[in-house]
Amino acid sequence: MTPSRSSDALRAAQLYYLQDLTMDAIARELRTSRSTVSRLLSSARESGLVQIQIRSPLDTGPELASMIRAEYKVDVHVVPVVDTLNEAETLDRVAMQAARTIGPLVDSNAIIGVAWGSTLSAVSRHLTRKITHDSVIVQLNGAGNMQTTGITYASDIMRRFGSAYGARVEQFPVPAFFDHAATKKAMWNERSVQRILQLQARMSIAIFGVGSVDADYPSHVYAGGYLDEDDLNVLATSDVVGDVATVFFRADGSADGITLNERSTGPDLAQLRQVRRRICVVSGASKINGLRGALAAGLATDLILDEASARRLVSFDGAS
Amino acid sequence: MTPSRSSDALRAAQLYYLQDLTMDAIARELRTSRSTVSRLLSSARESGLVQIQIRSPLDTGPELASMIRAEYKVDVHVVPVVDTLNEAETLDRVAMQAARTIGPLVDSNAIIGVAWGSTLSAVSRHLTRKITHDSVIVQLNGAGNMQTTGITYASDIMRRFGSAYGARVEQFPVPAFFDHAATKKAMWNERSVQRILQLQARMSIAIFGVGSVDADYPSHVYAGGYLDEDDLNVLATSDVVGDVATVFFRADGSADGITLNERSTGPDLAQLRQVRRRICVVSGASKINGLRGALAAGLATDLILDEASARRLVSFDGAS
DNA sequence: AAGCACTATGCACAAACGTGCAGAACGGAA
DNA sequence: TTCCGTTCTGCACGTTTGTGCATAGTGCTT
Repeated sequence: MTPSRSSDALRAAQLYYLQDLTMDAIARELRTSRSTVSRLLSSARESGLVQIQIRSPLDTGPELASMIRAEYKVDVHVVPVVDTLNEAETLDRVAMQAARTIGPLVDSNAIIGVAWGSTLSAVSRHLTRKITHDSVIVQLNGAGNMQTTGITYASDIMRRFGSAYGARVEQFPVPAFFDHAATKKAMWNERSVQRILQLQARMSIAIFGVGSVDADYPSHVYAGGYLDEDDLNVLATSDVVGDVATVFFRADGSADGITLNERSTGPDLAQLRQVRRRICVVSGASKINGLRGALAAGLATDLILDEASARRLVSFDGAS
Repeated sequence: MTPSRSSDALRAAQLYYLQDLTMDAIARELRTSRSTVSRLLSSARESGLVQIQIRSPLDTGPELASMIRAEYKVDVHVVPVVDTLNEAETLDRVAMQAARTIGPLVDSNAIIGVAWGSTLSAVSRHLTRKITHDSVIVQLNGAGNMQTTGITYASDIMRRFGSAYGARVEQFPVPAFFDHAATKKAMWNERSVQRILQLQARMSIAIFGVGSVDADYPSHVYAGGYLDEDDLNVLATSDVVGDVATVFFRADGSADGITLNERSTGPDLAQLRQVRRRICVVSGASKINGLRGALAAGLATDLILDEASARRLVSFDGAS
């Protein structure tokens, strides 16, 4: 983009959003055509020059949101969706709103931890650009599995975050689960791994979805070849309800004694809770049990979820 | 506004600004007409539910802005205006942009000091609503003069600020200048005055214009019957260049020994400099000398001014 | 219950806006 | 310089949005 083009965009944005001129008037002022102004403005929006955000009145909001807020002590954003939408469309809507809600929270010098999965993938596709300096995107958990290194899928997500915020991307090149806890211990002492772990320890924002063991169609983790028969059996017969970044927990939010976690590569729950801003994105009512566990564990400070899930979350018999 | 209407507005705003639906689609979703949605959205914007802000890239911005930023160490917002506009139209544009720039800075529990004058009056007319709690608007300096109590003019400004931000308004019912410094001393010990002074001491934001002694058509202070012949003569023969909230200063920003200030009711410069955020709004190139003085005195952390003034500010021979 | 004042709604029209397309302008490479 | 590929621009069209006006709804008074 030529030097004067972006300054034209700034000028147009000021005139349009701050002074309420029409594009026509702006065109005359910039000696160009109205269509160019239209394009300048959309580039100003896309590049994050113009930030539009919605501050829902925290107290007086729709009851659904305030009930969740009161019960779970999280900052909740209920995404309105019509019930005629299917799962995929809902996810898309939730992801779009999540992406735009996250935008304003990202700042310079941020260290942003990002998990991976279908939810995060959808979110990453809708991020709006925002110029920041010296920000880092760090992968929360490994993505390799028995069939593939899982690199492309997870790294696409990371890359999109990185380019939206002009941030350095730090991948975590380990499998999602080690076969042996001992290998993990060993690797965790490697300096290359240590670098990532130390970044994770300094995260200012973490963004993740949840997996739910009993989801109608299960998440990547449960179906993607990351776990073998035995592991899945253990999960099924234990009282694990879900996971965040491949770290498992029970309905009450506890995780002690879940052996699988000793082989998992995500940050343990205590560490995750250290992060100042922890954004959980959920779409699809079938994740409700996993979500309940995550909330019980206090994993999220911000929750973005679709309306249907929000409704089930507050209904007491939602545990079906 | 009925309870469900504002929640409809929130919903519409989310669908429109965060999910990119058309108003038509939103209308179907809310089972209402498209025109109602249009109106819901504009009420959402007006009520501050939707916040649009422009983050000008601090480093790479147009040189004009960055030169001022570098030279005077203030956060500067140059308001683009066509040069065919007259003073009044320019003021209006600057005021509109100032009002919208200030909006996002106002927060709950803020104590906002507001001066008065034609600039502030214009700004007050363009404020966008924003819901805050327990904010206070406090008047920076008295407004009475020899002819009138000056109450209505200044208090209209205050009232508009108050209602835009849902804030309590604290007027300062004293003349702009006392006739005798001794009277001021006495009044300053009154408890009613003390209350205001203590609020001022705790200000988190101050908003003011500048007066310039040599302005083409002089500000309220110099023309409105606030000062008598003698005072004006003293000003003319001294090296005073301008004032902020009826407190005068010289080109180098100094104010010591200016006797008029002992009778003036505005906060002294040292006190003003204590305020975290000090927003100076300037429209009209003839205020340039006053502005230079104010900047030399370090009175502003944020400067909003029109393009022509910005240009004169950086040109070395602007002192004409 | 009727009357009244005020607000909200939908319609219809005009204004404002986004975008595919064809041509112009630009920036190398030969 | 000419050529070619790429990007930018303005036009024209269809879509989307704002708004005056007549009507319907709502709440308060008598």
